[in-house]
Amino acid sequence: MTEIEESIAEESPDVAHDIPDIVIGRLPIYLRALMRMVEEGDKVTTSSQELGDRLGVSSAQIRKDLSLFGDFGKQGTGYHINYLVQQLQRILKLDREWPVAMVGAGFLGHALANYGGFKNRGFRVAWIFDNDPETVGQKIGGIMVRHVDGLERVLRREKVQIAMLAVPATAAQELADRLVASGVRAILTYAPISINVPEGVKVQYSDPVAQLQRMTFYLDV
Amino acid sequence: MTEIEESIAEESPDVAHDIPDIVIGRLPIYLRALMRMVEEGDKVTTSSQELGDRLGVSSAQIRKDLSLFGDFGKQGTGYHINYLVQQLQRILKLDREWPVAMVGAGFLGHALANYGGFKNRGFRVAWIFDNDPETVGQKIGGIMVRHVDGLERVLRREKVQIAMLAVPATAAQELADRLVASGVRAILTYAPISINVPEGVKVQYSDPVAQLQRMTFYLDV
DNA sequence: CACCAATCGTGTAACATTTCACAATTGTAG
DNA sequence: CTACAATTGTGAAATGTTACACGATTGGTG
Ligand SMILES: NC(=O)c1ccc[n+]([C@@H]2O[C@H](COP(=O)([O-])OP(=O)(O)OC[C@H]3O[C@@H](n4cnc5c(N)ncnc54)[C@H](O)[C@@H]3O)[C@@H](O)[C@H]2O)c1
Ligand SMILES: NC(=O)c1ccc[n+]([C@@H]2O[C@H](COP(=O)([O-])OP(=O)(O)OC[C@H]3O[C@@H](n4cnc5c(N)ncnc54)[C@H](O)[C@@H]3O)[C@@H](O)[C@H]2O)c1
Repeated sequence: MTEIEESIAEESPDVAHDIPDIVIGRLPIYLRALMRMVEEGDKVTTSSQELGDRLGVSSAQIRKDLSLFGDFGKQGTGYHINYLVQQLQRILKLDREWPVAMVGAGFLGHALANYGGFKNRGFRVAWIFDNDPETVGQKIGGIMVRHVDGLERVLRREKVQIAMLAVPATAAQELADRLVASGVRAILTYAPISINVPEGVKVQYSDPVAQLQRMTFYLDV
Repeated sequence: MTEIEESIAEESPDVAHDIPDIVIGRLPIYLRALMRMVEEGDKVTTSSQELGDRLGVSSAQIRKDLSLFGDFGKQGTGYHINYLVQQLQRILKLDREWPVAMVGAGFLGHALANYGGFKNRGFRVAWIFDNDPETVGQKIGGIMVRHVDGLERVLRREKVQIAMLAVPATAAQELADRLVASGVRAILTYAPISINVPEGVKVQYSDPVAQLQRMTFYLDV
């Protein structure tokens, strides 16, 4: 009975946090497709079947995933698109705008800082840091590039929780450490190297070469 | 007995293709870490334990993954780094240089075309296509941007199997169709939209926003 | 040359995820 | 008001993945 108590013990106010991470990873994909449906504007509801066909996943998977968070659909009708978008945004905590810090203002940093795709999807690049004297002081996408020396001070003051890392591989671990020490809890890194972070900090990787390498296995000759 | 014959029927000359895709996805990560060890140059061998510690995966997982392809290690000693790099490159068909076509020469296309990280990891951006008259004819990273009208002709002639797609979401599906029709079998796309391709064509997605959205779930407040 | 620490490869058990399949519900058309 | 087609949510079965744990082998040390 002690065991039962323990297993009940830790859960968030909203929904239990024993949701498989693999499910969480699919929700943004569902959300992306649903928002596109909203844009298309040609219908009010959709079904797990229709959504699954678009995304290449089974309708059962979509229903099961969503059912972990609540009963969002209606038998015979399906899901109300706007309502489901809202619910997914709430679940993923996207019903607000997260300020993001960008470290590294090279080629990639420039492209990302100018990228219009963050808006309306829950994020805003709010600070950019670099250590190159030539780059510091410039404006990119309307944001002044600050010297990386001030990183800790700014991030701690502003309580920044999310950062993107676009520095050379050699600098990535050190900067990840500094980000974590400054309170960052989620890092999206583009450096082609695995970084180590303490428990409780999330890391996502974006390495186009690794992604290509994952596909060549299946090619002939 | 017919069933047994059938199950034996399809396998590649080298290694059976019933390797889980999730394993294939980890091999580039192993390879990346091993190549870094080569660069560091401070040792000749490594162990599944050491590699696992670096990457945050269990040593057993690494051993099991590798054992699907052969016996590459030696008890008591571990794995010879250079040899394992070679074997992974062979398995992933990276013991050659794959020419890659890039479609879309905007902000992101520029960053990617100038990116030095493809070299030595098995790829070379060899063609760039765009439909903007201002952009066509320019050189990016030493490569002339061609008009997208010539895409089919060039890709078919050169037997290009891999492409990167960096065009607006609205154009992505149409261009994916054209790539597939031109013989491309592997697509890395940056457009924030799911694309549909026929059986046998691999797609990898890179959507930084989706990656960030996958992490906010775990943040507080 | 005997011992030992290090380490692999792997069968099996444990755990995780997906698929199946169906009762229940809904809205619509006759 | 009834019949029916569409569709959900979900328990159970099937499938897939990871972790455990150990025999076997290696190279080094005394
Ligand atoms: N360019 C691409 O298309 C691309 C694609 C995928 C991954 N990447 C990776 O992303 C990272 C950045 O790529 P890039 O092409 O923008 O490189 P880049 O050299 O153009 O930019 C790197 C930037 O980081 C800055 N920097 C270096 N050390 C720093 C430090 N200690 N503190 C703060 N800033 C520092 C540099 O001043 C520079 O502005 C690299 O790891 C690269 O491998 C790049
Ligand atoms: N910029 C970023 O950091 C970033 C990051 C992630 C994803 N993305 C995505 O990558 C894609 C490209 O982003 P971008 O910032 O480079 O946009 P961009 O507008 O700068 O570039 C798009 C390019 O595609 C070309 N194009 C448009 N239609 C075309 C067609 N039919 N045929 C050939 N070329 C065509 C345009 O001429 C332009 O050069 C977008 O889908 C964007 O959402 C961009």
